[in-house]
Amino acid sequence: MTTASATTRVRLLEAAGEIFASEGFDGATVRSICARADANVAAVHYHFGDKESLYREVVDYAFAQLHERFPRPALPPAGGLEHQLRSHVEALLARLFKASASWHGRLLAREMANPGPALPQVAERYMRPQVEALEELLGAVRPDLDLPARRLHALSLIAQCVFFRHARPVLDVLYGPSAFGADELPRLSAHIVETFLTGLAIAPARLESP
Amino acid sequence: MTTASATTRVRLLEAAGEIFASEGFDGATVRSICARADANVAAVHYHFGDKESLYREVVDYAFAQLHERFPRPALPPAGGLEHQLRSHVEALLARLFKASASWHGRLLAREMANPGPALPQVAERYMRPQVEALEELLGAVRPDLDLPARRLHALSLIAQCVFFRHARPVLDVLYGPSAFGADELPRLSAHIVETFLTGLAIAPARLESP
Amino acid sequence: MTTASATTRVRLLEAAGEIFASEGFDGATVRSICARADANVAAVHYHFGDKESLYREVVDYAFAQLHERFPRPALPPAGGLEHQLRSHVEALLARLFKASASWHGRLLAREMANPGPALPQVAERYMRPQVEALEELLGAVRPDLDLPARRLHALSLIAQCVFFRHARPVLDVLYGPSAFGADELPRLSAHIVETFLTGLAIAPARLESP
Amino acid sequence: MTTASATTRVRLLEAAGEIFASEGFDGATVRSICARADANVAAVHYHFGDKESLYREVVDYAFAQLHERFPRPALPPAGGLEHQLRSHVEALLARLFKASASWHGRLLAREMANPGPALPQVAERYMRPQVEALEELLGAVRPDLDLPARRLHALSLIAQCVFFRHARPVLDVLYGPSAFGADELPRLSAHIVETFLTGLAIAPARLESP
DNA sequence: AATGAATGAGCCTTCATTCAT
DNA sequence: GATGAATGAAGGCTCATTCAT
Repeated sequence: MTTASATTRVRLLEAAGEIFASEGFDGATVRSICARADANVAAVHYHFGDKESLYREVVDYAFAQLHERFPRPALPPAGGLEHQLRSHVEALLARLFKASASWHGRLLAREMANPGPALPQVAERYMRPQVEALEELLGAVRPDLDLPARRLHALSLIAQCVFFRHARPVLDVLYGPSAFGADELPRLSAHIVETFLTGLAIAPARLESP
Repeated sequence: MTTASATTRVRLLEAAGEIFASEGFDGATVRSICARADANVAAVHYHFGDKESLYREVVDYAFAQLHERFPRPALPPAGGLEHQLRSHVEALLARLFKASASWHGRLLAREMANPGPALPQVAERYMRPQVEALEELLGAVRPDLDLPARRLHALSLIAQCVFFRHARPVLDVLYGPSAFGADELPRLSAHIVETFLTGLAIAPARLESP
Repeated sequence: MTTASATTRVRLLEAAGEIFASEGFDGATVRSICARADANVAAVHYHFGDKESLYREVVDYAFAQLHERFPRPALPPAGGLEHQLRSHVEALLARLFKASASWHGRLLAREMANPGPALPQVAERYMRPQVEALEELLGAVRPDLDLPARRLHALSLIAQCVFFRHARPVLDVLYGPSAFGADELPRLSAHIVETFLTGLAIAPARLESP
Repeated sequence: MTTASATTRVRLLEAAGEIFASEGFDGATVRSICARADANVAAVHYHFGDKESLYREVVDYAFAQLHERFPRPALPPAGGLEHQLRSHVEALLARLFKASASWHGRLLAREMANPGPALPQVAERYMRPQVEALEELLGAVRPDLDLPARRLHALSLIAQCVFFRHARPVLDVLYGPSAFGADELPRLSAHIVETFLTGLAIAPARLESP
């Protein structure tokens, strides 16, 4: 694989990523991808075999890029478990919103919402690490909870983060684009974390929106 | 409108509903819809104008069917606000799971996850009533919360219910199809409600999975 | 044939006339004709059999209406043959332009330019009377010319009148819409008649555009 | 552009030319064109984009072929202006008849009679040069005429040539196919030229058909 | 390693027509 | 006498794919 071919390959992956992310698998056309990559129509067949293989490779590529660009923050060991949990949740939400600024995040979000050929990859490489990291943290905070209970809590937490990100089209229609946009991220983050910790009986109940 | 014509129209709506739900708007073809409805290709144009109009009418039809088959349960006025809230959440989750057994629910879920031509309909007729009902209930339970806070709580609640339903493809991959299936619904329901109420400082914290 | 059916028939003929005249045979659709006539889609089949039969009947109808609305002017016997010829030519040109204000004239013009199923009718009922009337007049003016020569002259005359009417789209592109429009009709008329008469050695040559 | 591809493109142009000429723009189908060109249905889209672009390119192609096959005759400078005018007219008429033996001429004629997407091309590239050449010649023969007068005479002349060619379907119906066919071309030519010159007061009036 | 040309299947839509009432 | 529903054929166009170079 010479440098020249690798370059074309990467250009195709980048172009396909952006188009798949914005148009979906069906909506994207091989021609538009090749045009954006400044490559021949036959280049996709040549480098990837067919459209679906290209898609799978794009998803792989998206992971690599995503982990490189948005590395999971190294939690400071200090600060206590509660603080670590809080940081983790905030980081999760922040990543979810920021990542969608690039096509990498948008593509994975689309794949998760609309199961396609790359679903297993997304589940294993995107979801499972998230859940397991939270499970572990919860285990340290509340050692009395067994694994199924911890898993439920972890998923509930992810559920809220994911929802406020994925349901934005609907929320925009209902409450306008600025109600739950990226600017409101701190407020969302605080709401989710506080309620969660209270629900776990970690943090004391307190009146919100003081 | 004779009985025969009404039948063809309804056959088309039913067929289109199932195919749109499983294939999506782009994936569905007018031909396959007509074939399933045992009607001519031109029938869609005759009855609905074009594919997109058909889609919008199918969404409308899905609402009508859904409300008819899964009417919102009349809450018993007795039992206290906390009990009402609990019932409401359980009903929401139950409806979400049961409705998705038919294409009606799957279609709305797909439209919500992947915004299409009928997004405004779904937002206004499906989401908003849910949120407002919960907002109202929360207002009775916790009158100290202002509207934005109540709205956040309502959305968080919906988020979890929606997530356990919509993310099932991913969860199936990760934990097997029986882990968070319909059989586990009571467990899910209890988890969500209890944590929620605790988080709201309504119910006392208690150890789960005893 | 009751009054009611006759009315529908006539409404169909009028509607079809206008649409055929502006859209052509292929461009016109049975549906649009029936819509304009405020009749059912099947009405064409019911009253005329099929689209082509309707077209032929519309052409017939156009003749009847045209002769009724634009009767050939009764030439004053007085004034001398030259004057009669001059009047005849002016009337021919005027009719050609004025008739095209209604769909009747436009339809016949279209049929003549673009031979269709009704060509024989147009030839026999529209063209032949024109030619023969001119042949007769020329025979009176120039008895020395035999029939083939008179026919050529008659056709040359008609040629010019027809051209300035039918080639208007092209002339509009070349010289603007006002150069050879209806307002310029007197100038056109004078030009054609004078040159023609001079060419026949009837009128003396003279300098134009004095 | 390999030889093979050029061949397919040209085969499409030729096939489209013949079918457009005989069926018109609406009447022609992409499928029939491709079938005649022995090419795939998608070939039209690949080479020309869509049906209308193909049509425009066919018109361009028709001009090129027409100028190549029927070049405007180089007039002998000798012989006097009257002779030049006479030659020019004869050549115009001859070209009009001969060109229409192939589809190239028929296509342009159809576009002129029935304005379509290529009308501006036809007007500018086909009509205007004809008119201007005649205007120039007339200016030399009759310097006393101003431009509007010369233009009218030029158009009258063209009108007759065009008429005897375009109205042939009607003339065939009225007087049989041999009356004004290609064999009668010399007679037509003589008639038009003589009458025209007499009408311009250039040639002396004389008795025709002696 | 890479490409421009060409393909065949399929899509949505439109139309004139016919059927049952 | 007249209609709304339904039909089958076809049309233009798009797409992922493959072939020959």
